[in-house]
Amino acid sequence: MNAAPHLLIVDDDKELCSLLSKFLSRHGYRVSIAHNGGEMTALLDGARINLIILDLMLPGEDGLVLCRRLRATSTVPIIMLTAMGDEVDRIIGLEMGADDYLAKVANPRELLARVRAVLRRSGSPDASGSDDQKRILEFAGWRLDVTHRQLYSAKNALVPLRAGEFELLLAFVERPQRVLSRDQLLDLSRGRSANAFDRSIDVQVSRLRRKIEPDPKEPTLIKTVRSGGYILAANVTVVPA
Amino acid sequence: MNAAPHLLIVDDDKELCSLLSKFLSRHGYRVSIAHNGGEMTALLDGARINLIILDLMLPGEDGLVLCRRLRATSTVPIIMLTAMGDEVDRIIGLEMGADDYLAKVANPRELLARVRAVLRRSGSPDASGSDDQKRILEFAGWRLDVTHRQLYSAKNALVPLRAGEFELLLAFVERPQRVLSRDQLLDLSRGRSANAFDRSIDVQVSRLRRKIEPDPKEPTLIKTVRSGGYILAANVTVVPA
DNA sequence: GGTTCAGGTTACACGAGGTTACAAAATCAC
DNA sequence: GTGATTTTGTAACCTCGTGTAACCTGAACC
Repeated sequence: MNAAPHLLIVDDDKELCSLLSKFLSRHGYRVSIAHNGGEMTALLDGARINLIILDLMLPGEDGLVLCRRLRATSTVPIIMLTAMGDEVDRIIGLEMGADDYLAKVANPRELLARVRAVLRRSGSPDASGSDDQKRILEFAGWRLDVTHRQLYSAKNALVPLRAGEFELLLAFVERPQRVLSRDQLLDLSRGRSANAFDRSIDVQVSRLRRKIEPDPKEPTLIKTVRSGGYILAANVTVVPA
Repeated sequence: MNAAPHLLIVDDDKELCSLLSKFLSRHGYRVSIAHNGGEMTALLDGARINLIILDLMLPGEDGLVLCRRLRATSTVPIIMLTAMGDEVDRIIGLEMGADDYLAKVANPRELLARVRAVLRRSGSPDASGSDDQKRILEFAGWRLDVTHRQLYSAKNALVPLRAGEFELLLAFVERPQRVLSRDQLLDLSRGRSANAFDRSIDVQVSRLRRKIEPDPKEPTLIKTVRSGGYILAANVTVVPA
């Protein structure tokens, strides 16, 4: 059972990479290294990365560009590294979607603290690692098999879900009893942000309700919070396979 | 509508508080101020706070202590302020559960960026989720199932509540036997503040009374406090699931 | 007793959300 | 690749929850 979070360091300074890698490994993390945007993309493609430590200054593509591109398709937490004191970049970095920001010369212990902090608050409570093998989430009699992306009713019947419906339901089930805005749901299920007058989440919720609500006219699971978003009104329990 | 996030600044330096408050208000946030731990607790109790900006150095109880105590019961995002360069405290602060950390002398624009970043990441504006355990609240024979957002009468009949009615009732039930001003109720149930001559809470109370009062003409549960607000005149007990 | 002011209640309008149909995009078969 | 099929987003229409305004009631104060 490999539950250690998987970090990805993106920096062209090989010495720094190896230093950080050793330090973080020693504290129980799995660490991969990329020296440029291409390597980063390849690694992200092939592994489930829990957090990215991204250098602002990179040969070829800039870290800011990479950060924005990442945010377009993913919600992986990002900590940015940069030369000390560059305040403008710092602000831009945070606004571009980085989760934290750190001066490069900082104490590695501080990096460790930030990694822990960001992982802890990065969505799912399982900050200690994402064993998304053998994960089945149960709520209101329904069972959502995350590994096989399948939904079973209380009577054990397989209810076919579209990819989009599955992602949306997963977003709810991983954050039960929390009001989720359309924007958040869009980000969580599609990895994109809403344009003005975006109603796609409403339509998807409607489609999902038709499949899982006993009476779609009177929703009991996915409730509407007017001018707020939606909320999953159910307890979710994790069933190890 | 006014759904601006509600920030709470905790700092004993009154001048700094007023400065930050003005700055943040100008950028569209609602801001409350506490000068010590006691005031902080009181404000958290009476309003729905979306983010706390917490000074590390406070008279009486230390910011770190407050931070840890907060984290024990709540997931409100916290940004810590402290004197520059105190690296050890910084690490401790992050490990104690703060979401970000900022030197006090920093540019207000940077604080703004961090506030935005943390709010965006912090998920729902429903930061009031302090209670993970008390999922069913009982009062005067009524049972309010917080998880499923449903209300049951003494005879176990399901009484349908609108989203707004549920939020309002929840605000009362979580603060029984306390006078709550219209402004507080608006903040707690809608997350917004009142404009002049706002009567929407009165109307909502009227609607709620019609559903839960034996005789809406002679309210016994939600009583009016003239020129004060309303008060839930009932004992509330927590029923563990 | 009259005046004033706070709160209760009702009617109504507005806008958020539900839903359907269809177009665009993605996927699949060949 | 092309065309068929499935899936998802957009636009339109309708429904209904909620806030506003208006009017009414009753308490407080003179």
